[in-house]
Amino acid sequence: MTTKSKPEDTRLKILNAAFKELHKHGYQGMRIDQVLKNIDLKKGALYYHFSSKQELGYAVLEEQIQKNMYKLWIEPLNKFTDPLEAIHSIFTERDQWSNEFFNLGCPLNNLAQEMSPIDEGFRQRIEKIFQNWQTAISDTLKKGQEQGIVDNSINPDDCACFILTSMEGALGMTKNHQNKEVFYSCGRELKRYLDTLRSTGGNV
Amino acid sequence: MTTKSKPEDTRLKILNAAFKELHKHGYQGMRIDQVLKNIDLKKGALYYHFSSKQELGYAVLEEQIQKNMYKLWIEPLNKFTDPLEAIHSIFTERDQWSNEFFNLGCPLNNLAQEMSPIDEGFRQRIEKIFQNWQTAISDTLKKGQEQGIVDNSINPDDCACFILTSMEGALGMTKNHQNKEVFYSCGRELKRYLDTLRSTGGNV
DNA sequence: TCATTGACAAACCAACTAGTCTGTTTAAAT
DNA sequence: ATTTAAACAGACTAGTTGGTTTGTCAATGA
Repeated sequence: MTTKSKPEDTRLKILNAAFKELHKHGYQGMRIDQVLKNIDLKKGALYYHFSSKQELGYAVLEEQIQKNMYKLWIEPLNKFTDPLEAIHSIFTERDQWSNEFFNLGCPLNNLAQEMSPIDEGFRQRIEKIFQNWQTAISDTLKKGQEQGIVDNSINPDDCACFILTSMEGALGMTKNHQNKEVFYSCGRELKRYLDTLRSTGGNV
Repeated sequence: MTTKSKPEDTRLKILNAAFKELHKHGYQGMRIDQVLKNIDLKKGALYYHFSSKQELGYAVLEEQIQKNMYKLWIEPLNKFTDPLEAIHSIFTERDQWSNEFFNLGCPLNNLAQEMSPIDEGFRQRIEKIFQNWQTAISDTLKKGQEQGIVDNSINPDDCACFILTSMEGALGMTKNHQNKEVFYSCGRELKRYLDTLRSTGGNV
């Protein structure tokens, strides 16, 4: 009766539904049955596309979360001429973010905190994504150094690591307090830090 | 045959064992059976002292994690005359920390990230502890303002929030990378931020 | 000395959970 | 038109999970 959809559609539907459940309940708390219930599919469909819950989890991480990451955190870095302003804009231009991001936290970091100690496969995949992110920030800072905007004495990698962890920490606290203002407050204080990276005098 | 231990001993044994499992696997991943197996007790013992897994979780939070918090994060703040040095010492004097803290992360933040969106009881209890911590840092900064060490123009509450989130973020990234150096690196960068809080000229 | 009770052990249970197995339907190929 | 295989549905299962019930034994008080 109902026409069958293309396999790629079904696979994507499952990934999207799994992402939502995983975002809210974590990987261990995510229930296969609940995911399927939300999109009105049965076990047969899921286990035709994925061999196990773990493989589904890895797929959500690599095909949903990672993609999301690039769009929300990395691409915006190139929209500004001033690299420090670009980094700070992450905190100021977040009106288009969904409330779920504040209430449920960063999907990548959630998974990192939950799975890093108990699943090496998750941990390594997440570590790579974090490192890509850190590199993107670091490159932005290096570009700033070449432009004479960022001080040459600072270590871009260390700074990028700190900026990244501060953002994740801020999102985590926002989730616990269920209050966006926590995030914006942290953004204002991060600005103070970013200003210390600014080149003071003449550049080499 | 075997002499019965005092009730308080048993209760504490359960709390300690539950804390360990919760620290590694999270609340949802913590298995009652495994906790009891580790200390060679049976269901009857646990459900005599606690009415449910949730109540056990709340007890671990309030009697183990909270206590740990004060000892590791709040008490050290009073051991220094310079408040900014006191805050930074959290990062520098961590040799006595167990490796579990780096590998498994901050128990309080772990629980916050996992349970905040799905259990209001956990969320509120955790929020209070975080607020106490933030207040302790804020008070340290205020004391620094009175001493003329910390600039009067800064907002102690905002700064405390940022410091707290940065620490938690740093610990989270350390856990994912399984490398202490990440934490120390973030500590060095936080120092740059802390220096911006230092009073520049004469104090009022 | 004996009844009572605190502090558990042992066995049990219903609900759940990831995963499997066997169809069945639809679209494409021949 | 018939075969074939992709793309599922539906029913089932073994193992797990938090929680319960009943029994037991030592300490305690009368």
